[in-house]
Amino acid sequence: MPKTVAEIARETGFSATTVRLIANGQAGKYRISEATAKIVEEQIRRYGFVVNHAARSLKLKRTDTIGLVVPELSNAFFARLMSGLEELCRGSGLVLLTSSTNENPDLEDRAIRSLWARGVDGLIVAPCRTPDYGRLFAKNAKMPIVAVDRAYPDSRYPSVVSDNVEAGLTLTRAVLATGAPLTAFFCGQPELPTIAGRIRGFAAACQEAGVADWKELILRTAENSVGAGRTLMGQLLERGRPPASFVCSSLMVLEGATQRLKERIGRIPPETVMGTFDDQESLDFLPNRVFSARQNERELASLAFAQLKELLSGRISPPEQTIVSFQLVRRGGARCEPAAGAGL
Amino acid sequence: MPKTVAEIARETGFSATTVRLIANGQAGKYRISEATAKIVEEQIRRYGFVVNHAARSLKLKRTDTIGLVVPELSNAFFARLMSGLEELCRGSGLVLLTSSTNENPDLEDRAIRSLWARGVDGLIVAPCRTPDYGRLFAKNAKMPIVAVDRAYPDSRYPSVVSDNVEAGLTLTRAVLATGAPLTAFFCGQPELPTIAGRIRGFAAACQEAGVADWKELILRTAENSVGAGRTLMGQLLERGRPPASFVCSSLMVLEGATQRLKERIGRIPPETVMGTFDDQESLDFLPNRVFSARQNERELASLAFAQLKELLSGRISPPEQTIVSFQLVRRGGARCEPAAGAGL
DNA sequence: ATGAAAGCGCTAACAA
DNA sequence: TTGTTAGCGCTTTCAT
Repeated sequence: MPKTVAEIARETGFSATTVRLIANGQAGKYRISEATAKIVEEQIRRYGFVVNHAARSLKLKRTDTIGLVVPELSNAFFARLMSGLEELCRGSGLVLLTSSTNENPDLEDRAIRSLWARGVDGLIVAPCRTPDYGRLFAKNAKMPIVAVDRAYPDSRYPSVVSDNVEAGLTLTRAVLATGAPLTAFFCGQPELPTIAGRIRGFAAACQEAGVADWKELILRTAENSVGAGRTLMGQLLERGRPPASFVCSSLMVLEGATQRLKERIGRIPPETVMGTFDDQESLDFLPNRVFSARQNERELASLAFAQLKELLSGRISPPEQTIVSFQLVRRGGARCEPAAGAGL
Repeated sequence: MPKTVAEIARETGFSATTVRLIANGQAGKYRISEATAKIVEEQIRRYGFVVNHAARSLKLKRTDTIGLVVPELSNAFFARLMSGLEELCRGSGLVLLTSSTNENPDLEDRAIRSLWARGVDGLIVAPCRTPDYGRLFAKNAKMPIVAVDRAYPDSRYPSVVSDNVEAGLTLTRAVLATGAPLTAFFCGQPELPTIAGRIRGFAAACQEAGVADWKELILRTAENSVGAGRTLMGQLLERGRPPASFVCSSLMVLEGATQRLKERIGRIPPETVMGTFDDQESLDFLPNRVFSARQNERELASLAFAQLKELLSGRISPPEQTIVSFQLVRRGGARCEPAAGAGL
């Protein structure tokens, strides 16, 4: 069964170039005669033909492949991001190689090296620390890289991130507007740029509402996990009564916080108002008033992808930060209102 | 900056063969002299060296790459499965190419063709219909394939799946054991082998408990989605009062079902007992007694990976079905008990 | 213990 | 309009 252009060429009696031109759909462009094209196309249709990507890459020094590096694939946010990127790649004839780093800088380095060694044409990375990957590549290699989700202050790569400050502001405002006294902001991994932004937004909303003690409201813990949420709620409960309202830096933290509430006081008081980053249908399980800030993963994916294609195309674009807005969602409540999203 | 073996060879004065042997760590095996090895290794350490995978693949007709094809990457189950596989690949020097099909057979075919054209050495697929991919490849190509999650009855590929029947049985038993009258089993995509298995388990548990009308309890809908859950709960509520207990074929269906309950009767009655497939921390948001059946994605990943490596190694292994047990988890409740998982 | 050379399948520059 | 050719960087076989 013919597979290579050489074989098809031999069988049709034409040369490899002619066959290749036709196979790649450039017959018109190079004015291959109708008759020739017909013969070759028929042969291809009957026996099939797939370009050998390895050979192609070897020649072109390009793999039509891009790499995605994320901290945690089983995190819904990154899964959706990847899903979006995968679709975009498919539309452009690219394939996506994905690695996860488990928030570990060493693993991140290794993943990036490995992807580089595999010859990916470019990289989209959600870095777990200020990214600086130059040393990972050969000296004069220049790998197009765009950062997503996390814009570290002095990063040298263009980045595409959500508007965490604005989201923190809007979310906190919504919680404050219920009139319930604000009791705490539970933060996991406060050193991440995303979380730092959310904290700034929280602070701004508090100041604007005249919440004097907002600094004391922020409880931090190194990890972002369910356990972290439990710990933080535990700390709060030791200081006094259950919170009238609180905000969480992530869904996992909220899950932990509510678990602890149940353990300590037997239930989640239904009048407690909650705010959280990361939206999920299951927030509707709660009878409480819940506000959640939902990121637009599709938008992040397409902007990051566009940015990378820009770099790939060779046009030099200066490190640039692109910002995508969140959506505020109202969840929970005694009855479900149609998820009323208000763009920011 | 030297990168290719040829360059290093030229710079050290040795031949490409010698350099390659040393670079690949086969110096001892081929008794390269200590001195030579030292010189070459030093050169490599200083200037770095990465094999060119494209060239290597071209020569070896092997890419050290495997493909994963799943219906939906943003589904937590598949995201975790992928995460596990990615880690296993990393440990074996492979890379994983992932595509999603959106439950669309055409996209599935395209994804598989594309992965094949990219030269993946093998494929792990969660098929969206009885898989038969022979026609997608060149006539005499033989692509190692293992199916995961979904074992279609007359599939010709080895498969690794969860024990859906047993899980349906155990989950339904747990719900029945609470004493609450069982009102419905909401099923999305009942034609999937996974769901069919869950239904069989449900039926068995009902029969063993003397539930005579179990056939009428099963409400089906083509889709597996939040909307499907809403529809099904809507149907049930039209027939009568809110359910004392019900089981859902997936988390999304449960989410939809509870949403509809809230809309119709203003709240989720806390005494309702629920059973669901797919476990998630957020089930603890519910004050209800909730049982969930959790799949072991890591186990599925490692068994599928092992099976594929078996095929890759050339040993012929007959189509075989490997079964992984679920874990029954107790969630929700007035207070959170330590997630008491009972293996099946 | 080390080297030379062929060839994997493709592309691009040039030739006819 | 079509054909010829030279590599891309690696592995492998055979020579030395």
